[in-house]
Amino acid sequence: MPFDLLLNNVSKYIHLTEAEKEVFFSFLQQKSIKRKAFLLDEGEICRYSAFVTSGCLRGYTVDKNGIKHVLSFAPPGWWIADMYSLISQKPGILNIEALEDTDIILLSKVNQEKLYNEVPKFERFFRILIENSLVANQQRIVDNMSLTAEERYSIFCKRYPTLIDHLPQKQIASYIGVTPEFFSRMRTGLLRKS
Amino acid sequence: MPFDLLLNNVSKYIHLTEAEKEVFFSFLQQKSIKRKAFLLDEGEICRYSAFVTSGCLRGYTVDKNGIKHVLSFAPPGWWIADMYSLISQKPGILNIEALEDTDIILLSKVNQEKLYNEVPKFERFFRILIENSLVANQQRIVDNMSLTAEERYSIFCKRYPTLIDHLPQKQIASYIGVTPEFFSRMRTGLLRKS
DNA sequence: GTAAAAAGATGATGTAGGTTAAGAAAATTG
DNA sequence: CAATTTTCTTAACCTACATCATCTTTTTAC
Repeated sequence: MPFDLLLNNVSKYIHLTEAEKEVFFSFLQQKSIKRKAFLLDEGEICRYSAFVTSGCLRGYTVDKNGIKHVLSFAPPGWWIADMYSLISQKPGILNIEALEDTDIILLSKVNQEKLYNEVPKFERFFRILIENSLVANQQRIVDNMSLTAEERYSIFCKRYPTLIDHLPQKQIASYIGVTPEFFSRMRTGLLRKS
Repeated sequence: MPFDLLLNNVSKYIHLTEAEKEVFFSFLQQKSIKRKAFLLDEGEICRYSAFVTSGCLRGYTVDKNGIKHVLSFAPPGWWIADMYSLISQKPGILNIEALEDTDIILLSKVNQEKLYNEVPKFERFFRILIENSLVANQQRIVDNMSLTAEERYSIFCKRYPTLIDHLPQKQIASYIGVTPEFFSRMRTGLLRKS
């Protein structure tokens, strides 16, 4: 069943009847994205939330010097979207790109609204999802303000163990907020210590 | 009416009947906090969301060197809580302190859950509130990664004009993530330019 | 209204992490 | 599997911002 992983995810927070599951499924669509292809480009209006079932996406912004900053990774079991654009339906700043061939399930903004009306439980589900995301983001702000790059890396390793041996170093460097060069130096420093 | 400002805030996103308003009000309590007093100390479990009606609160964490980092300000019309602790009901890391004598309206976690059940519309209200908060936090992460302190200050001035002439400089410095000394120098630099 | 405390300014010096550049290793592509 | 592209490493030098210390100004509390 292609929606299994997603259904698991949803069932952690709300209980659905068979009928409600059917409604939910009818609002979803599947899609595959090739490595290096984009689900969303900055400047576009984000019309979908995406749930990754295999592969990995990353969301990043480009600053005025052309440097990319990774805001989030989406490995299997994670949602990704440009929340600002999705909510406001204005052009966003996020690029969402496949780091490898990736399968996703899409829920359009329009269908999400319908879902809220037809199965109000989903208000709760997405509220909880966003609450968790907010907590993670607040923690990241605190970490960026109060920890060294080395400490942030160590936290990243603990928090996303599956991503570590999966991602190129420069992606992780970008996520924790340092240059690839510094990240490399930092890592050889860490190895020397242990 | 002491709940006017809050009702305005709620009415932006959902429409309430008189009966629903009554239910809502019955779940709320008012409180005053003296300048320098704490609504929440780190290590405590956060049992309330607070809505500020007058005065100003700040939420901050303390790092291992004893340095305080301001995560958020809550002027009138804003909500504040330790979201991590509120959700998980585990000890949190946030200190919430009154920067001046402040009046707030409290909604307890318990009453919030009751409210969701008795007036499900509030699921939507808080979902939207948290969505907006998430977007602001994501933007802050991006800003911290890609902008200089000066640029972040300039954005802060535009985004929170009422706070600027209201707050001690060191609070703003802490929010944008620099030392008070550097902030002071930066500001005299900016004045010289204009 | 005055003593004490907090906030702000400024100078000298220190450092985490950035920049530039260039070569080596690894991964992709056809 | 060879050519190309991407990633990683290392080194020299640079800069935004931190730290420490001292002084002035403003705010707070009694």
